[in-house]
Amino acid sequence: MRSHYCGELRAGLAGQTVKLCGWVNGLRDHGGVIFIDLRDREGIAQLVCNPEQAGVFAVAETVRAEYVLRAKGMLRVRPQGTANPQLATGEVEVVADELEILSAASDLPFHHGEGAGEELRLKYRYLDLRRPEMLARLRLRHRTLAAVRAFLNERGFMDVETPMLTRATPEGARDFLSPARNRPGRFYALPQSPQLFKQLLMMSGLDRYYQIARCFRDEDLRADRQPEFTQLDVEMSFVDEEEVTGLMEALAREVFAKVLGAQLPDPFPRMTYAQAMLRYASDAPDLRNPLELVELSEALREAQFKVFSAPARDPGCRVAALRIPGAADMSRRELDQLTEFVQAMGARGMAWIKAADPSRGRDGMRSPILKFLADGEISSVAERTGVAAGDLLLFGAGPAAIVNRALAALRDRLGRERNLIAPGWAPLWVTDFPAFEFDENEKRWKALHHPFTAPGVAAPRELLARPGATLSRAYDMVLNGHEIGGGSIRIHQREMQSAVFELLGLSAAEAEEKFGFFLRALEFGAPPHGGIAFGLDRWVMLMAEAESIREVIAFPKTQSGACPLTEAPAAVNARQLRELGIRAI
RNA sequence: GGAGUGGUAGUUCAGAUGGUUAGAAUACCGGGCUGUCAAUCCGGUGGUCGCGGGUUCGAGUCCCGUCCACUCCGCCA
Repeated sequence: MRSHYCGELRAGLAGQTVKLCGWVNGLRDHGGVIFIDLRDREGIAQLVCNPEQAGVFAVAETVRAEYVLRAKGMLRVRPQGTANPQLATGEVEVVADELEILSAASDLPFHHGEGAGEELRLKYRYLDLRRPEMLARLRLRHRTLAAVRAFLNERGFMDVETPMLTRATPEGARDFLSPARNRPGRFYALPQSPQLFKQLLMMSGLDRYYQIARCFRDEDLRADRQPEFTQLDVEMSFVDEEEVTGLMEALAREVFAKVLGAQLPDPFPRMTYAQAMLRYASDAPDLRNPLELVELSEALREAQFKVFSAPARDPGCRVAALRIPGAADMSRRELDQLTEFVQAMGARGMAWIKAADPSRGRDGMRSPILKFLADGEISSVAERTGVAAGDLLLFGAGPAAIVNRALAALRDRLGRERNLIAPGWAPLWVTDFPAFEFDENEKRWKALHHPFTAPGVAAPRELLARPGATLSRAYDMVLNGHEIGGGSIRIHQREMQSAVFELLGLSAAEAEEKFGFFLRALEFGAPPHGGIAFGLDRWVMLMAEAESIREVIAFPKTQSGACPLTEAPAAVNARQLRELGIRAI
């Protein structure tokens, strides 16, 4: 049916008879000659339809945008002066001697280049994906996955599939459930990740496993979060942190080099969780952004100003500042907008100081809060922040979680708005996470990573004695401010695993009921092992420089979890429910 | 669950302060045109202003509610 892709035609092929198939990208009807731009996966070719070929011309006159055509004709170099340098095939054209409409197209809901809204694009995703920009994104994704597979295959990793119908887990995100027809009242859960299965594969002696696995979490969506997403899941036996992170950053370097021709640093910088929170108020800092926080709790402990001194003395709180170079000319209106911005994130307010000439101390600055601060405190703040003439200082004071949230958001926003973000790639490892966090609402300990992460202590007794002080053997890979992967060395001893369950508030009976199969597996010879899981959608989104992961997923869901194309989720009929033994309430 | 932004021809958008017949571009339809590639020229069709209620002599515009989309917070072991 076809001899070439449209996009392959070049002057070197001139003189050949070619057969093309594709979609009508556009057409120009001059009355006496009709040009048709025919598009396929590889590009666009120009068909020339002359009235001398009466049959061809008659068909061409009826053709409309996005019709599917088959054409045959002689490929020739275009007449002098009519080449189109903007087209890869612009030096040549096909003089059609056969033209057939394989499929007509109705008027389109939107046209290429019109910049349709996202909801419409999703409803007619097959039209959206015809656009070269979208096709290029899918191709980038394919090449990334191919490069990942090649790297891991070469290094002895085995691709193993794990179940999509499995059991719900008590910890973690909300599960998607699927009723079990054969066991009325029971449910499968779709996997949040293949975590337990890949650990079981290590106990099976697989040694090195990977899988490009679909995962499901029923939580609210974000620009970089979908209810179903794709993980690159990796697990290795007889390894420590250095071996896993070393190999995985080599993987990232190879993929970026192969797919983008980009060079990532060797080795990646490393930062502890404590450092990341102190300097960037985030466990996934964007190191392209030069702004850094300055901790001021120590400097302001004795201040008369209670807004600062009270949190400065409270261990669960912090006082910190962000120095914005050259921003002292920011208007009152802009500062008010920033204040509203942090208030939306729970902050009480946002103190600021504009520095005209810091060398003159109090007299060289402007701020509503200066009158509450002693000269020594002002100079201490100036010294610690390194504030210079023309700079603006923004303060956060209060519960650490809120201050961190607000200052991290300010840092991101101002970095972007003031064009401070350096171009390029800034990967890093964040390590030494706390293993557990006390949840004040539920009054219980929660695993920061997951309950199978090995704590950095040798004995269960040490863990139970000081859970809040225990670090985990976890590591996150961060790229340009996004967590793109996270993993850990796992627990491979039953006693430690039981101790973690106990700490998390699972009784021995509950642990047996929910995880008995896994605890048993730990009793029959479990190798030390560890691994990592990457969010491939995020990875590709960053590589594609796209604004959301929806742009690199063929058929994504909207923020409410709906698919505008299929209109899923949809109602089911009463019979289906009856068979499954369930009823909608 | 919360905060914000948006919803007006098929599409992308404009419609200060409430005022008569809601506009533009593009698409679409008809016609002209033999070298275009955002073809071009002439003419034409096209609107429950997201939905429901309210205020008003009068609502695309103001108020209340609601739905949808997007961004963010919570949530995401």
